[in-house]
Amino acid sequence: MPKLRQLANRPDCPPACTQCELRKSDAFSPVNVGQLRYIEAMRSDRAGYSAGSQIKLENQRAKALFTVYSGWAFRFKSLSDGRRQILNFLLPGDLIGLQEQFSDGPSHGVDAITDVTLCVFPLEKLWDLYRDHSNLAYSVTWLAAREEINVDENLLSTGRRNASERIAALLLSLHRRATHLGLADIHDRGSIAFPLTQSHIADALGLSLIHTNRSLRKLHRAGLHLIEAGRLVILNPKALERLSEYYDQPTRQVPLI
Amino acid sequence: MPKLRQLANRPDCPPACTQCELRKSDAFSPVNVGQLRYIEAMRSDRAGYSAGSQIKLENQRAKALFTVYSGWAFRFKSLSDGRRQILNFLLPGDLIGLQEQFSDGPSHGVDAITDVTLCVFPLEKLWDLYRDHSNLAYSVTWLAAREEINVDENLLSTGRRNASERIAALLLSLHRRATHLGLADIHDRGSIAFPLTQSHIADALGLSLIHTNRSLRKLHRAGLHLIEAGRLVILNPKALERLSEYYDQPTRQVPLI
DNA sequence: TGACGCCTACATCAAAAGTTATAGTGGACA
DNA sequence: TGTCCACTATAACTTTTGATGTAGGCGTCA
Repeated sequence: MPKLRQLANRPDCPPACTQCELRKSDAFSPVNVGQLRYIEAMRSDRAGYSAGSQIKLENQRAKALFTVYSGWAFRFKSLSDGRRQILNFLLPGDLIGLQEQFSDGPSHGVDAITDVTLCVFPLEKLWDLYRDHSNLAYSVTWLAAREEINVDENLLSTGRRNASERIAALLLSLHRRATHLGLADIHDRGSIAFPLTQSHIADALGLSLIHTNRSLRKLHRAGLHLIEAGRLVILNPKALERLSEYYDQPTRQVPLI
Repeated sequence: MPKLRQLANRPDCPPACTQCELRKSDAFSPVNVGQLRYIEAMRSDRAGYSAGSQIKLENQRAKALFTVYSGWAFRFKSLSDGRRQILNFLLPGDLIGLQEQFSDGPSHGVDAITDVTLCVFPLEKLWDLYRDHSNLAYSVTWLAAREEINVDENLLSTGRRNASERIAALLLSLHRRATHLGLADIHDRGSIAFPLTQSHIADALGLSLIHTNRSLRKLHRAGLHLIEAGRLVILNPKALERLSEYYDQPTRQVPLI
């Protein structure tokens, strides 16, 4: 049973939307009371998944939309012989399951990397949201577009960057996203918790595990980054940016549903 | 000057939305009169681009949304040394420029493959559409989600399929899309017009031109497909599907804005 | 009609990435 | 406290893919 029991007792259980810890971060655009109440009413449940568990099977249609409240997860597709491609990583604030609503069949799986807690929104209420709150509908499209931009970037990596460049771009991108969420430790060189294994990195970048290991160590030996005790430190952001041609853009506030 | 002159005289110039040739295809969900009128009012212009011209530069923010009315185009990202990754191909009915509305900067370029005609919608009217016509807003999200599904599939190809598998998946996918639009010639083995060069295929699949050529000929020699006189024939769909693990799903009607 | 450019075809060699095998490390757990 | 297991590290070798060079076909256009 992947779902955590006694979710309500866990410190990272999503509370009422008015108490949402995530929304307190200035990473997200403010919403008015009416919108917040609508979101709260639309949310049917909370769900917890333990690290490594499957949130959605690849061949299964999602029965709901989810917003990641805490933890890291990823979307993936795979081939029958086990080859797996991670499409993008999901961090707090990311929406899960929108594609399914509009596709002709199930298209991807979702796995938890760390323990993950989710806010659950029944699929059938999505249409109501479009009807009743156009500004929230606009936000949903925003989140969809932002996810596609992430996938686009990852496609540029797997298609045209070499192994070191791919890794540099991924590390920068994840570091930027986590920092934007306020997850960076300013007392420790801006380090972020980094729960990915080399296997995740390999599957996200279309590399073999061994080659990922080789290339990671190369960057590490060159002093560009440091992964230690489950945390990532970007030691030489300029060099990583030059190498990958991935440049941090100042990130605006984004919507949170 | 990439834009075609005297667009209104061309046979493929988008007419009034009530006369839209594209909408006559049963590939698209019907809309009611009010919606159609709203779309017509929202459309500010028509635009034509000649084959090979640039519809949107990579470092330029789009000033409008476009719907492809006729022709083929593609979205791409590139690196400074010229490496280019095609993100997805755009066929009639596809929406261009949605990502830009929600991103912090320009993210990708768009080039015309064939002569292309577009319907132009001013960006600032997008918000009005969300406010005034929630069903059309829903359609916009639908189109965004569908595009991401295409990019996801392409990412699986570049990340985890080998050269032959990638090509097989791409050929099947493009053939399916064109056929759904009613562009297949039932009197010629279901062939479709195929304007891509091997260079396009290479850039879409993250392969070199040479290796693309090698792999294409391999599939061709095995009798799986045929590209001749600018047309593509799928000779052995079952074998291509087995090879690529890309399976055609029956495609529902999709929205058209 | 002939020059030009774009596209395709193909051979050779080089580099990047994948495969296999082995071992060390450190946490989880009995 | 030792065993197990997931993760990381490394070497040796193979395969895939890319780079370079060369040539032929074919349509465009002056």
